Amino acid sequence: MGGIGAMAEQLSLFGSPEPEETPAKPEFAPEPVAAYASVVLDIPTRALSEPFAYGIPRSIANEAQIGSTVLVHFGNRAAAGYIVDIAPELGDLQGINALDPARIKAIEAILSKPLFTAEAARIARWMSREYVATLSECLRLFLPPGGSPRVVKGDDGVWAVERPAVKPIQNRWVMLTPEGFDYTPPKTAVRQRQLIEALQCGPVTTRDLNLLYNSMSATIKALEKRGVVVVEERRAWRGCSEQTTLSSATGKAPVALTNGQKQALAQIERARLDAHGDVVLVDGVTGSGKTEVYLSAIERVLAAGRSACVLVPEISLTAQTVGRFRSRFGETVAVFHSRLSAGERLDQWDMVASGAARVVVGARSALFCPLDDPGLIIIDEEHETSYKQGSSPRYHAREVAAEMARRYRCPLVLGSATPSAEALDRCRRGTYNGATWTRVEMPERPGHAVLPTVRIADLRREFSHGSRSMFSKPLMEGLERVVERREKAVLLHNRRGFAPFLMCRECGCVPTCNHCSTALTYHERTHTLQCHTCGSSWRVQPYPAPTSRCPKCGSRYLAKMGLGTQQIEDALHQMLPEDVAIIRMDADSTRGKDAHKKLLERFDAADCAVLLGTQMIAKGLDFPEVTLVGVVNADFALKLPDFRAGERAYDLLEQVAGRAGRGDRPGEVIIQTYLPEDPVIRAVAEHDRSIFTDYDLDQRRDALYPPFVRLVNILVWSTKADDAQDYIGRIAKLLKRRWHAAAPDFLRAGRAVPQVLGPASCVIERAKDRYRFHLLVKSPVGYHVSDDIDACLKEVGSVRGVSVSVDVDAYDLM
DNA sequence: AGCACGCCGACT
DNA sequence: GTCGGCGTGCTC
Repeated sequence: MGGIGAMAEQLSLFGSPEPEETPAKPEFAPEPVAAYASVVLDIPTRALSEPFAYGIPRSIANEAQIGSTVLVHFGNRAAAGYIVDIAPELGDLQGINALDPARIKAIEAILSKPLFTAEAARIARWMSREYVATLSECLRLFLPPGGSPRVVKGDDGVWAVERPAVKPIQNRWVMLTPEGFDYTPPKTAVRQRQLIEALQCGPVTTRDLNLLYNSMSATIKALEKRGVVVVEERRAWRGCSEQTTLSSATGKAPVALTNGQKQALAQIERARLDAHGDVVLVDGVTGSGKTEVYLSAIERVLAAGRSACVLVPEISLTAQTVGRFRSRFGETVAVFHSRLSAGERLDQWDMVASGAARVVVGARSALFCPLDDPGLIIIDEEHETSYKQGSSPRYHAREVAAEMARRYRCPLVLGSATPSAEALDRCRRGTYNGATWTRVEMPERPGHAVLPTVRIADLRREFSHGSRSMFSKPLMEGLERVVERREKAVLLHNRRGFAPFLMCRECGCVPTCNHCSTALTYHERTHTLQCHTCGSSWRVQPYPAPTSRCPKCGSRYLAKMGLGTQQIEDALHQMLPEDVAIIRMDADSTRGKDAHKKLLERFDAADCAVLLGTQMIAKGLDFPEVTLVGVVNADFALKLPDFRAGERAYDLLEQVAGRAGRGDRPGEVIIQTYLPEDPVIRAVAEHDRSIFTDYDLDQRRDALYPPFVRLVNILVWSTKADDAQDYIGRIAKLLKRRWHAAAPDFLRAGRAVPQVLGPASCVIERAKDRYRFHLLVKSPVGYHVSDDIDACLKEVGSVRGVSVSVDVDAYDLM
């Protein structure tokens, strides 16, 4: 990486430095152009999404490659950009229309080595079209974390290159030379003896040696001089040393695979050999050993010389999960999750880029790390909504992975105990987008483990029998049994979409944020009401404080609704003997570094314990001693205003139920609810998913929701409500007109016409003082609706102060 | 995005 | 008279 020092000077060519007083500016002859490049500017605006053509000066022709970051003149400013295509002639460039060669400027400088491949550039291109996003923001996904060089404007108005702050670090490794093995240190040389012994099993870093033996530097130097040891500088990989004592974090291969596991592996192998980018949905109940299927499949791919990418929801990317992969594949595993520091993230990325890691385990964005020759992509818990990115580019990892699999001609494996309606539908059809979709069932658990019994505690009956406790009789008795037998229990308190709030018992008023129109959350500790959208907060005095007052009717019964996890924890402490460990896991108690891991290790080590937590405890935990799972109230999950609420609730209950009875002892699940007739509850209770999926699919067919259509949410916001409303009105009109005119074509092709619903104000009408409006598009599956929307957005153009976002395959409709 | 060009209101 | 408001158009 040479020439960095010179860069700042080159930049004085840009911006507005002191006026040039030199009368005769030295005119350099323009450098001969060796070739032309398509450059995507690092300026994420719709208007600048398409690449621009630049000349490549002969002097940098070797360094200018696809993926290189470059510095260019753009208008009257400087900009960083990424080369996405190179051609000897201007006319041969991809995505560049006929241009006057005289207008082409030359690339100013190379700012980085190539950071992505030509194939990555094509995938970014595909994403940009599919998700109506700018090319630069799609390309950025592929860049190293911590970023590539950027061009920013300083306070002085001068453009300057900003290099990423994170730097790689080197370790110095000491190792014995071949001759060193024969060296016998003098009798008196204690330190030399120690050093040689320490190096017997392989190289050790100077840092470790100094730590272990208190300043070994002199000895190292002495033996280095004699040729006994050598010291070598090697790139250090931060983020590889996470350790855990969890019993289940080992990845040793099991003695025998179940039939389901064998079938799943056979299908994956078939897809691998067919090399069409086929998809295999591993539909296995919790505890059926999906991870073992992944591990075995990865083994084969590695043996074939290719690499593998495993996506796991952030929430289940625990030390336990990582441990299983690392103990099976050791040093070749790179891991990405949100808890990594900037340095660790960069090093894990570089481990992949350098080829040192050939297996990647990570959350959604790990899909874009620079694996060489991917031979397998795995998405665990395929149905998880966290695979949909909530900000632009609003991609869905499942869809991008399917596209990648097609291009890399490798299998995509989707794993789930509760597959999404989309995945199930595609498997039912057998094919989607030219790839084969196959579902493999894994109904049995390995070993002797059997499905837990599920009991429903009807809270209506409990209430009518006069119970005021948060624990029903069956759950209370269940907990008592656990204590008696010195076993373990898991209690789920789902608060998704639900947080403690205040409500007036007399008029029903719920205090709401006056910037955001969302219900304010009540925080007991600080006695404040907080807005989770904009962060505003107010002090309050709820009932029973004598000054408690409803903002609307003035009643003093402004009281707290809903239980916090703390309250349940308090109740448990009162109810259970003191020697039962009660461990609470929620966003608060897991905030610190490694807090999550430590809590689980405490639970693991305890003799008799209750783990109480939010959804984060529902996923991936594998503790054989857990015999009871309780759901404090299942109804919050069922009652969300979203067509996927049922799917999510079913997943949550099924997942948490799967925590019970993983060992030899049978498990029991107790679900407390006011809605025992709900298909979700019935399906879980009767261990029959189809009770829910049949009902859900009918509902979606009737209301025209995915998988029967593709849903696009177009969101517009502005501080001026009228501007936003006018703007979205124009978009709606254009779309309606367009599809109305093309209706005969759709019908002739045997396709439904895309529908426009709205515009309407959003459920969250106002956020951060912006008024929000949206419209929904229901597009027939298989029709490329993104192009139409993009064309309409181009036609309406941009309006000052009004922002627009397009969410293809939207999950969040609020 | 950021900047230049361009056309109408209240200020040194 | 001009300084400056932000609407429009353009950037390889």
